[in-house]
Amino acid sequence: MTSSLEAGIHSIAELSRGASDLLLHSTRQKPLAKGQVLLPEGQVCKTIWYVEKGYLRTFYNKDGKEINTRFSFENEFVTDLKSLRSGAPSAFWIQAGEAAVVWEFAKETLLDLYRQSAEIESFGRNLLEQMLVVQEDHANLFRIHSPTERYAYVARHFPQLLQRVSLSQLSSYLGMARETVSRIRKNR
Amino acid sequence: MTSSLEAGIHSIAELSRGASDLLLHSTRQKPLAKGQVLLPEGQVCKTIWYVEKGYLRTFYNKDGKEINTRFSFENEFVTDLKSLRSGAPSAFWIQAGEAAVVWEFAKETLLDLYRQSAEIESFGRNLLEQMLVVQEDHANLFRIHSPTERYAYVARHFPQLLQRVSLSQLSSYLGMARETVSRIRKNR
DNA sequence: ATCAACCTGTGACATAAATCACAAAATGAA
DNA sequence: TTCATTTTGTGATTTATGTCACAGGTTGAT
Repeated sequence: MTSSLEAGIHSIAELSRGASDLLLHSTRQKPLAKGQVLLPEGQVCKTIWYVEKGYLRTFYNKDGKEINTRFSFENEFVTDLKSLRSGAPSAFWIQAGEAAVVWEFAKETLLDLYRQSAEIESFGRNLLEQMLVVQEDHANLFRIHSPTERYAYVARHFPQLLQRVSLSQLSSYLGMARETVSRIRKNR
Repeated sequence: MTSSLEAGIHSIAELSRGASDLLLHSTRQKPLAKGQVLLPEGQVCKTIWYVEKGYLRTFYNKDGKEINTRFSFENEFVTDLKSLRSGAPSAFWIQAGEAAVVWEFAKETLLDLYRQSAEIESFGRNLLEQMLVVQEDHANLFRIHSPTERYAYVARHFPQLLQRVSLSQLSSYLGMARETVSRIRKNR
């Protein structure tokens, strides 16, 4: 029972045995083939996923091109918070970038648990705060740095991203042309 | 008692009279002179502010230049969430951009209230979610749009920003040179 | 093993925005 | 009102990055 998920939950908030069990029993594991879609654009997001293995790719379509906004690797939680919260159709796709295993948390189930357990509501709050910080960092990545600096930043702070994600996919994530990434990579 | 603050709180979450009063009594009003600093870089952020009048400017120092990351106008909540949450020194300054009136919520007081009232914890969660969405939108502004497009986006969605914030301050917010903003402005 | 489909590297060229320099306009203090 | 200070506008020039075009490489299916 010392699962990756349990560790992931405890990295967000300290929970009592009881609260922890409530959460663990509200979720189920789901294996994913590479390319399998968890959330298509236009669908209302009703789930939070925890990545146990592989990675998920979040992207949207701009003029027919896929723009990646996030890669979620092992032990990360991911959702489309805006859609989840507002009930509006999602502007994003979420898809497995590799063969993957995720745990699914249904929004409605979580809301029920919040009502049952203050501890779990506190967990929910911590999870959101953490997502906020991740997002803030990523916003600043674009605000602060030029394309070349962004590559260096990611190489320094998220090296596995460069190893597991293809150059083309990376380029839209970094907000620059494929060719520019290729040239930056050459000069190192 | 139908204060701006009360309306601001209710725009985040529906609260019972009791919970609402608890929150309202945990805060105090603070008038600010133009330029007055609420949070200096390096200090741990322990407060969430609600802007009743005027606006607050959030910025950091990059190589001696001030880079604005946010302008918070009437009826908005603002803090440095990363510092608030982690207790790490803030990388940002928060300062009054005009003569202003704010309401201060001390972190410790809020945490006490969370323990006392599930409703207020729920309010806290909603507030964070809303901050997350605002941040996500702003991240996308940089990811999706070129400098020229960013100006157009802000003109369309946050017109008061162009009216109340000086061109120089705006330029760092939009991530472009002062001269570029001036030229864009000419061509409209 | 072969072949098609996709991914990556690289040159030539175009272009938006940055930088530099300075003039004009606006603001604010005495 | 006047003068100093700050902000904004604008031309000339430079530079980073994008776009286009195409040649190798890689990968995966049959």
